[in-house]
Amino acid sequence: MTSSPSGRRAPRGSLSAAATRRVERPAPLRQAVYDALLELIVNRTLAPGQHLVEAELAEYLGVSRQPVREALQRLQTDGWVDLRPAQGAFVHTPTEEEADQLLAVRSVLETYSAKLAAEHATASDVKLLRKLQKAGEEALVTANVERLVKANADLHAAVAEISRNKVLAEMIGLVDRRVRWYYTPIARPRSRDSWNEHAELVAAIAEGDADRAGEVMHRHAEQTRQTYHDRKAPESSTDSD
Amino acid sequence: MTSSPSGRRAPRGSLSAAATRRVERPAPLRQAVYDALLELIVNRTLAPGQHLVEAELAEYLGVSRQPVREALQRLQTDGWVDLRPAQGAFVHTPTEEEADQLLAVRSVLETYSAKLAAEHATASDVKLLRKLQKAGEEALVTANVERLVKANADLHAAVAEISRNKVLAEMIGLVDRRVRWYYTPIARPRSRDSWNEHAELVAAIAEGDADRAGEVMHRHAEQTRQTYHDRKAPESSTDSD
DNA sequence: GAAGTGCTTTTTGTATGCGAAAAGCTGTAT
DNA sequence: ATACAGCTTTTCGCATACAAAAAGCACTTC
Repeated sequence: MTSSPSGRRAPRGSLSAAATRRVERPAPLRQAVYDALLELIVNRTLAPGQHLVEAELAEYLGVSRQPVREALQRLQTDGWVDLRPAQGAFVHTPTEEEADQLLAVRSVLETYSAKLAAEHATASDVKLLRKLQKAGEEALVTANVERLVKANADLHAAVAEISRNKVLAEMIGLVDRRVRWYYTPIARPRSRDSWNEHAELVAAIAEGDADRAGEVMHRHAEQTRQTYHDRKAPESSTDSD
Repeated sequence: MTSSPSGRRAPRGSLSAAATRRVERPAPLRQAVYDALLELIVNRTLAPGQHLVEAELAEYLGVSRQPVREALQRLQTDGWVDLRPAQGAFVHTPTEEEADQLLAVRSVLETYSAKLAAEHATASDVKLLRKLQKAGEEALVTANVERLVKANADLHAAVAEISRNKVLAEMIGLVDRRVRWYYTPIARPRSRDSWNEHAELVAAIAEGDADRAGEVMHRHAEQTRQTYHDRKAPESSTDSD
C-alpha cells in the first residue's frame, strides 16, 4: 500500500547498537503482492484452474503489472500457479496423486525434523512447544477451525525451527503450506487425535528421545496421510465452520 | 485415472496422436537467462559474494534488464543468489553450516527416494540404471571430472525419477545441484568408493529390496557428507583409498 | 448447415523511462 | 591529518510502452 516515506532517518553511529534494529526495509512491493495473491489462492477466492490476468490483478491491487509478474513467477516456483509459456498464469489444480506425494515428502522431512529437534531442544524450546501445544488444545475446545489450523502450523514450524536446520525448516514450510491448502477443507474431523499425537511428540522432544520423537512424528504424518485418503471420497461442497 | 482436466482439445482424427509432439514453445527468454546465469555461477565465473548488476548482465547477455531481473529473482528462491532489498543481487556465499544442512536434507530425501525406487522399479528402469552405472565407471577410468560429475548426477536423478514421486524428484534436483556446487571442488578423491556404493544401490533396487536400497543410499549420502567434512580442513589426508 | 480460413481482440513478453534510495567521493573545517 | 557533511554517481524498483503470439469470432465457402 502507501508506504509514505515517513522521515526514516538513518541513525548515526552515536546510537546504541543494540537498539539499531535494522529499520524496516522499503518492503519490496512484489513481496506484498506475493502475500496478497497467496492469501487469495489459499482462501479459494482465486479458484484452482482460474486464469490470472496480470492486468486485472494489477488493477485490483492498485499496482502496475511488473510487481504482479514477479509475484506470479515466484508463486510458480513455489507450486501455487502454473505459468504456461505464452498464455499466462493459472491457479494450480492439485491432483490426488500430487497431494499424496506431498504428504509423503512431508512425512519424511517432518520425521527428520522431529529427530533433530529432540537432539537440540533447550529448556526454553520445550517451554515454547508446551505453550503452542496449550494454545492448540484451547483452539480445539473452541472448535475454531482457523485458529486450529494456525496452531497446528505454528507447532510444526516450531519443531522445524528447533531442529536447527534452516534448509530443512524452509522446505518444511513450503511443503506444509501446500499440504494445508489441500487438507484444510477436511481438517476438522481429525483435530482431536492430531493434538493427542502432538502432545506425545512434545513429550518425546522434551525427553530428548530422538528415536521416539521421529517415530511419533512419522506415525502422526502417516495418520494425516491416511485421513486424507479416507476423506477424499465424499466430495464436500461447502463446509462451513 | 486422472485424465486431463479440462478443455484439452482432441487432435484431429487425421493426425497421428502419438506423433503430436507438442511443438516447442517460444522458450521464454527469462529461462535462457536463468540457465546462463546458473551456469556462470556454478562454474565459478561469477564468484560467491560478487555483486551482480542488472544492467551489466543484460548487456553481456544481449537482452534487456527485464528478463535478467526475473531470472535473478528465481535464482534467489532457488538459493543461488541473495537479493538484498534495495541493493541488488549477490552471488550466494555458502557457509559451512549451510552445506552440512543441505547434505543432511539430501541424505534424508535420497534415502527415501531409493526406497521408493526399489519398490517401483521395472525391468527397463533397472536397465537404465545399469547403463548409467556403466557410463559412470567408464568416466571413472578416463578420470574426466566433468563427465564423472554428470554421470553421478544422472544416476541420482534417475533413481529419483524411478521413485515415481515427482515432488520428491524435483526437490532432490534442487538440493543436489546446490550440493554439487559446494562439493565439486573436492569431488575427485571419493569417486571410486562412490561408484562402488552406486553399484550396490543398483543391485538392491534391481532386487526390489527397499530396506536395503534405503540403507545403502543412506550410507552413501552420509559417506559423502563425511568426506566433505574431512576435506574441508585441508589436512594431510594423504590417500583416502 | 457445417467446416475452414482470415481477421480482430486479448494477453503475454520484452524493452525503456523515470524517480528514489544507497553507496561513494570530495571539499571543508577543526 | 582526520572526520564530518553535503553532493554526485550508481543502481535498483516500479511504471509504462510497444511488439508478438494466442485465443476467439465472424465471415465465407462448399
